[in-house]
Amino acid sequence: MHVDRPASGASSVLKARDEMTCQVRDVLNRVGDKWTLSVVNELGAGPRRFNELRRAVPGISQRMLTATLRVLERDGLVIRSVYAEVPPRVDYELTPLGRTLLERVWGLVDWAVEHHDDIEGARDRYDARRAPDNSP
Amino acid sequence: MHVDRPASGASSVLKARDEMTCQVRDVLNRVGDKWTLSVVNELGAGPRRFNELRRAVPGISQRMLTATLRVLERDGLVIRSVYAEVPPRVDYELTPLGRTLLERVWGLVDWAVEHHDDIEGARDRYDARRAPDNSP
DNA sequence: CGGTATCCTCTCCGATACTG
DNA sequence: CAGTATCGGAGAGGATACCG
Repeated sequence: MHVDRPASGASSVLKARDEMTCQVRDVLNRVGDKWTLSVVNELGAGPRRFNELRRAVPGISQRMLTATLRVLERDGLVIRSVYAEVPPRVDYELTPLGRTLLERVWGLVDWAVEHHDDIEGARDRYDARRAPDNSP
Repeated sequence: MHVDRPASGASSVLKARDEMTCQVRDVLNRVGDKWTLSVVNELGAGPRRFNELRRAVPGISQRMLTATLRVLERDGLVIRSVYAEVPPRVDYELTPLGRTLLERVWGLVDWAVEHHDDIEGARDRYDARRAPDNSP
């Protein structure tokens, strides 16, 4: 499915996009929060155990890894498998739905990589303009 | 430019993706914050004045609209044009760079619309499992 | 190993008031 | 009209301690 883009200001189309804004922001907030992307990205390479993820995502606290995984699981993007072994073993992996999300995220990843220098440059120019100098 | 995807666990490729994670999260945090998407989406339909945007994005405070626009301007995604008229007039519009971002974001928008029901369903099932009932 | 519970801090952001 | 300055509440998230 691909939603119509507003070539003109057709109000019905704009309204439709307004209505989905909340759904979209919902998704973007999920994906845009501090840890989700890193976790999903790591899981993109295959199933991982809890502490494996913890090590793979530097800086994440146990609390936040747990929380992030719970949300992803609740949304049907990640599956949690418990194996009754000793020591206990828990695997997390992306569901098919999670994988389709990952593809879209990679679209953004590519953009970020592609235009990172442009953004840095724009920032430098902006900052240079606002703080003209510190010279005599 | 399109970055290689890890078909196997080739560590150099994975490392490359780790290194870009901060850039990417940078972008996603920008796009995923509370207001950026709505503002960019509105600007996608054409140039807008400050208070025009304010009305078009329900719930945004003056403070946050200003802040959001400043960041977008600093990153080179939005251009701010001041016209010396009475009353003073300021226009905001997407730069070409901003428009390329919008395209990628729409990739995510489509995904959100396409799979919104799946996610809702997953949530309901998850919640039903965790709160088995409230019946006698 | 794989979590939960608690506390406590720090940042985001809304409300409000003022300016050019 | 288009902002800036300041304050205060709420929530995200880190540190720590404890459990199965």
